[in-house]
Amino acid sequence: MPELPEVHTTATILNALVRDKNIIDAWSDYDSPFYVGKKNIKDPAYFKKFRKEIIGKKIVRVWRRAKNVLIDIEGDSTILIHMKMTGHLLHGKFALDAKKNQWQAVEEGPMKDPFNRFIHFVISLSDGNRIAFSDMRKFATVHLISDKEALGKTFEKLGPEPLEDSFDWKALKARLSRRPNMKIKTALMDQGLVVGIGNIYSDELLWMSKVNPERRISSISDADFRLMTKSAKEVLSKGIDFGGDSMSDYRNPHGVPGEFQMHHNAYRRTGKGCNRKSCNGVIQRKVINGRSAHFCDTCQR
DNA sequence: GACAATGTTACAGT
DNA sequence: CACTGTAACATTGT
Repeated sequence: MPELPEVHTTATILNALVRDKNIIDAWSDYDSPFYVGKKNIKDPAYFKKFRKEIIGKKIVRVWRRAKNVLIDIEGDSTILIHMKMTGHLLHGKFALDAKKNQWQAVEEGPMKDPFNRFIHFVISLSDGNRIAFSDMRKFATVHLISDKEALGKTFEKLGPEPLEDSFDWKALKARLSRRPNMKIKTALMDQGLVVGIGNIYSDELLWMSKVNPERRISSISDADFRLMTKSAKEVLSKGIDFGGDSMSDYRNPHGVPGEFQMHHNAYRRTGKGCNRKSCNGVIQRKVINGRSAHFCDTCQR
């Protein structure tokens, strides 16, 4: 679920559904999906502690920072969820099939979508609804952060939020200039420089700005920084307006796909004509720093 | 079977 | 130490 608009959509919808509800139980089929700091060091006891800590607490609010969903609960604790590539949070009525040890949506409709069936973590609420976390690839992480200081520490290395009013082209230039030799696409996706932008929205904002993804930061003009800042805000806002991008498995908390994938100009349009009027270019795909970049071979310089 | 997949990070190399 | 690039994580869909 991935980038800012999808995480934002999830947090906004979920907040309205679960705010002030009480947590009565928690379940997971992993030995531990809960990473404890370092990669590959998983603590099998962590979920037991986690479960004990959150049961009986009220949800204060659900919000977003960078690509994280945060569930604030009573007593200064926060459940921090990072969806990585394929995680998404669902809300509704689910029942556990004890034989298969698998959760299934109770009601017919969008929740029966195949992409909603990889449920590995469930929070049960006092109103009979549950928050169900579906993660096809099992990359996602969940932590319980005990206080605001610890939460601050978790976020200290993150860059600024691109949709904040204070984020202007000078802020973008100042942040990205810390990595003068990086390719622009790679830098835009670096959460330490600016948050929320991933592979889809970086392709789209670069197309809108007519900037080639392989340009080095040090070669980029002020005019291009202005364009990229405006494009980032526009593209991310449009992503939110369309309820996120569901080209792959993203679904909102109701189990319903977003529609931004119907408005791509670059991402996964390989071989198709450039959508820009008066441009006869063709969208190319090229692997840049391990990620596939899509861009017009004619108007993106 | 081969390949690609919205993200992050440990590690290797310069 | 600072910066940059690559591999790996686990699994599924095409």
